[in-house]
Amino acid sequence: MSPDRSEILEAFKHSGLRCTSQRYAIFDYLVRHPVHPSAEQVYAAVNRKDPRASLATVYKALHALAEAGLIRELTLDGNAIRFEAATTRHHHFICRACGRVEDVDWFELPQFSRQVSIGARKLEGYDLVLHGLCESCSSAT
Amino acid sequence: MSPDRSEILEAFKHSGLRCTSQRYAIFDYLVRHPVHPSAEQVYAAVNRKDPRASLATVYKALHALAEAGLIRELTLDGNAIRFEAATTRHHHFICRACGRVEDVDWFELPQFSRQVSIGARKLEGYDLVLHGLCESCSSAT
DNA sequence: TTTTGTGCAAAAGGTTTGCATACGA
DNA sequence: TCGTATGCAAACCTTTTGCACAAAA
Repeated sequence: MSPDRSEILEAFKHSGLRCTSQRYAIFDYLVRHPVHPSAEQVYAAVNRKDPRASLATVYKALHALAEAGLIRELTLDGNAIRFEAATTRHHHFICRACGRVEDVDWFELPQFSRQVSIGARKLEGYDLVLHGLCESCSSAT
Repeated sequence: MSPDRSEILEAFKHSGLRCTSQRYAIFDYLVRHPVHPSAEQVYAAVNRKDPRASLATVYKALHALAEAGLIRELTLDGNAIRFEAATTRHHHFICRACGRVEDVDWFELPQFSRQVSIGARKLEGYDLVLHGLCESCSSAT
């Protein structure tokens, strides 16, 4: 499931990204923890062990990784941007009570074959965000 | 198309919202300008004529209107929250080059009848955000 | 008159930036 | 060694908050 060290190094090299210990730690954390953390949460997690990374470095590294396509940025609510390793595609569900983000199995939106629905624009992708109550918040009524 | 003054007043009353001149001006602006403005843009627009509203009031009014269901908040990117009058449902397209937001005709996501795709969660709604290049950015290559 | 909204200014997040230093290739 | 990443601190931008005053019902 999770890539091992050499696979991660390969991914960095393939992206033309210089592999620093901070970037490695940040990417490794995201790969092993699919919890859609904010930058602040990545910062806290990485600093629980070495190598440490300053908050500014975390932001810069996250941008570099996103630009290289190794991770994705998620803007699911008005709060902080969240991040996830760029694994298989999926949709996202966000709980309005606890804020938890969960992955939802991927499915295509069939209407996208009809270009008519998007006119002369050039469509590159889409994000589907589901809202509601997660299982535990739903039963905790 | 756009509601007239008495309809707006009716909407406020129906929502149990006290109708102040600032809130009226803000809502009226959103109804007549479907450009998905940020709070700052609403502030600038409202202050081009009377009655004026401070930025803090704009934020408070926008929240009140959103809570009442008269407007919707859109979190389409990592920048500012955008707002729109709660008219007919539609999806949103955001141009990665110029940031312009456009409405896309509504269509249902058929998979939602299968509860299996969202498990035991309680689904309340969803937002679909399309990414790409708008018509003018697309042709300006 | 009572209740709620407004405006101001200050503060609180989240994120970015500039620059000297440290590190990877 | 050379070029790029890091760390720090300060700045920036968006949004929220507290409180005295003003306006709506």
